[in-house]
Amino acid sequence: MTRTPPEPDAATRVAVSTVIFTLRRMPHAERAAVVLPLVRRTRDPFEGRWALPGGWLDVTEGLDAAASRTLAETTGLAPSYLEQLYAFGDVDRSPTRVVSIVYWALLRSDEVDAQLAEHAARGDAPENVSWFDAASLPPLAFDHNQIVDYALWRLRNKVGYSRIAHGLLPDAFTLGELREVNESILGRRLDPANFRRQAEASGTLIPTDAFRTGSHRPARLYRYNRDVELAERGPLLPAGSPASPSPEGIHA
Amino acid sequence: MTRTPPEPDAATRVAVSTVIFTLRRMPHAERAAVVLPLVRRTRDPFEGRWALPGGWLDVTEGLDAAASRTLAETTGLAPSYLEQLYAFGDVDRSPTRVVSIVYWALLRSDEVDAQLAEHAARGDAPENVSWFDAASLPPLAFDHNQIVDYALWRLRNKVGYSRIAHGLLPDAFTLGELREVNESILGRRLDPANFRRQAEASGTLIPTDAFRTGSHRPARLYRYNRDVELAERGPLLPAGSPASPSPEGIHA
DNA sequence: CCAAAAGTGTTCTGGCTACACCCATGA
DNA sequence: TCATGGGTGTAGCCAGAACACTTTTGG
Repeated sequence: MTRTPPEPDAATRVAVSTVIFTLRRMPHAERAAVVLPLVRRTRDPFEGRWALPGGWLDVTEGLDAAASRTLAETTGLAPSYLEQLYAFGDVDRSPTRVVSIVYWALLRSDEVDAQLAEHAARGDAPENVSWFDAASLPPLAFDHNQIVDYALWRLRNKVGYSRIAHGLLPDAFTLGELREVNESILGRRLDPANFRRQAEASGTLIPTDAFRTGSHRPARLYRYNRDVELAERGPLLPAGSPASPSPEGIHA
Repeated sequence: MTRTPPEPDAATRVAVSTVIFTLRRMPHAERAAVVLPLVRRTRDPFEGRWALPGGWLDVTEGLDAAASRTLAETTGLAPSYLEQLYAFGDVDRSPTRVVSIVYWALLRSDEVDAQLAEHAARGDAPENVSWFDAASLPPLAFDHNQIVDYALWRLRNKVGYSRIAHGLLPDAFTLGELREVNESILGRRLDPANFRRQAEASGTLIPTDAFRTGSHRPARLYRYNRDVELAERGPLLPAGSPASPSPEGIHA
């Protein structure tokens, strides 16, 4: 820290953006698609192009809070899982100098409709927002295509060693539903028998006494054990610290 | 992006800091210790305390470049591996609002002495810098203790699935030396026989015709295969893209 | 010759895969 | 009854752990 602080007019601004994924069941499609909301830009750099939801960092809020706030302001959505992805700060990634702290998030499929319906009922439905299949995006503003690709890579990675998939499911779910989420993210079929054993052995699932009926043989409903995932988190945060969440994501 | 840009005087400043590890052989110690350089603060917030090397982000440089530059300016060191760690931006982590983009880095043990000797010869030896055992740090400035803990966690994690250890070794090394690096980072003994097979099977090592003699039976020297690690990287970066390095670290 | 690290071989085990098979339900 | 997904059993394979053993040097 030997340098003097930058001049006030040496404008490096800090933005916060969020790549928020959910699953959408497409009719006639084998698997659900990973989709994300984008916002159409109405201003000069890249006007008319689609961009990640986000906004400027406020001086009075932390980074996590900024991600949640800007996401809500632009899309009306509140994520069920939120984790910092990466800080992008190349000089030429924007006409003006902008450092973007990017988050990635998950939203339970049932919550998407619920939250949007609530906004529609209140008359403050978000504008200029549209949902896109993550696998086939148009050219986005700034470096947002690369950012989405990186977020997708992280999501697929994390599915392998973490029980992140529950961020896309309602509280109670069947093992078949959980498997379908994993299949959608990974893009390939998983053996139902082996998936079941793995999931049960992970210790993160609590079987309930309820069953999902309607189709064929009723399937037992499971709940997610919120205590277990602490082990997956990074360092410290002594199990009850009220301080800022450690780097590794927060659950809503 | 519905909000207006922040006022120029709404001073959220962007700093860049680096946790740079190397190994130090302690006499009479079983394993080498993980050590890192810290800088004694000479200014108001936390004056006199030790802090991570870093500085303010310049408007004309990218984040990676800023990490390298501020690290060189404060400690005179140039890392052999550099990767972004996390962006810290809690409102109360500093008296004034500072968002810190933190990097973590590795430096080959042989390079440490070489680089410091070069600075000493030129008479621009860094001041107020001291090396600390990462396992027993004093209370540092700001939230730097937590940051170091998180960096250590990432380092230990990455050793498991990546061949990151070569960032702490000279170009040519024996499997015994490579194993000792892993043992120092993980803090436990590894079976020499199994470690050898794993390392050989990884495909990342190129055996040379040279041997390290002097102690007992001569040990074959290996070289690191720089082509392989690309697979470990994140997304895209089509194998020859000159653009900014993808999130996942750069090798010097 | 001895100590010690380099390097090889072998066994055991746990986890994962593949796949056969039974169970319970709606239609 | 049949089709379908839920759920169980099991054999094969492979990676890692443990450890016995041989090899090659310096002293």
